[in-house]
Amino acid sequence: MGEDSLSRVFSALADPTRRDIVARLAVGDATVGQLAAPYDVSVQAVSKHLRVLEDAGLVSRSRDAQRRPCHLEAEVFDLMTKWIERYRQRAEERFGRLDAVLAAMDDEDDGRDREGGKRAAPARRDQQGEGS
Amino acid sequence: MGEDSLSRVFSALADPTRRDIVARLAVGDATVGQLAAPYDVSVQAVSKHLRVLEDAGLVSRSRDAQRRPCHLEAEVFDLMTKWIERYRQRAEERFGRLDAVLAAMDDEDDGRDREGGKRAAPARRDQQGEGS
DNA sequence: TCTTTATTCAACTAAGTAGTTGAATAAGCA
DNA sequence: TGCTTATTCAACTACTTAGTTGAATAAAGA
Repeated sequence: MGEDSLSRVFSALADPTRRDIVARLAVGDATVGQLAAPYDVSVQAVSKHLRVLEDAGLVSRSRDAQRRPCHLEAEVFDLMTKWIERYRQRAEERFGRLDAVLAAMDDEDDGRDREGGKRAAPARRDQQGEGS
Repeated sequence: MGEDSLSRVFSALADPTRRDIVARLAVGDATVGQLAAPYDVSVQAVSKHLRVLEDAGLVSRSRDAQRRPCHLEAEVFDLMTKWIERYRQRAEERFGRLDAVLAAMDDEDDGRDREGGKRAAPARRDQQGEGS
C-alpha cells in the first residue's frame, strides 16, 4: 500500500519532523548532522527521515568529503499541487453552481454558508482512477 | 505522532483508496455503501477510511434516513496548498537566483525565475517551527 | 597508521494502521 | 411487531513505521 509516487510524497509530509526538515531545506542546503542538531532524536532517526524524503523525490543528496549535503527538490511539489487543485476546483465548482443561484442577484458576502437547500442528488458513478 | 491538522490531512491523502474516494466525492456526494461498491474491500474498511477523511476535515457527513451521505469539504485543501506553496516558492527562489545569472540576458522563457542574485551559502540556521 | 568525524546499516521494540469477521445500532417497510 | 437495509462498533491479525542502541563504513587529519 502506498507505492505510487503521490502516496510517497503525501506520506513523507504527513510527519511534522519531516515537514520541518523540508522547511529548513527551503532556506538552504544542510548536512544530516546539521539537520539533526535541533531535534532531540538520534542522528540515525533523522537519517531515516531523510531517506523517506529522498524516496519521495523531495530531497536529493550529494557528497562533500564525509558529509552528505541535502538539497530540496521543488519540482515534486507540483505533483501534489496538481492533484489537490484538480479536485478542489471540481468541489468548488459544484458549490458555485448552487451558490450562484443565490448569489447571482446581489449578495457579495463571504460566501461560505454551506448546508442550505439540497445539493445535487447523491448519485454515484463508478468512474475510478485518479489520473497521474 | 501526527496530531496537528496538517499531519492529518497529508496522512489521510497518503492512501490511494482515500484519494480515490476524494476524487469521487469531488464529482458528487455519496453514501458509504455507494462509495464502497467499486472496491473489493469490506464496507467496514471504507467506513474507516471515511472516518480518517472526516477527522482530517476533508469530508463531512449528514443524515438521510439510515444513510450517511458524505460531502467533500474543499476548504481544507487550502491548508495544504498554503504550506506547499510557501516552501516551494522559497526553494524555487534559491534556484532562480542562480539560473537568473544565465537567463537574465535574453531568455524570456516561461518566466518563473524572478529574484536574481547570489545563492546564499548553505549555512544552516536553527530557526524552526512550521508556522500554522 | 591510528583517530576523529559523519553517516549508514542491522537488529530490535513500541505504536499505529489497514484489513478482516461478527455483533450492535438506526431507520424505513411489510 | 418483525424484517431488511445501512452503517458503525469491537476484537483481532498482519504489516508498517518511528524510534532506539551498537556496529560498520567512508573520508579527513595527526
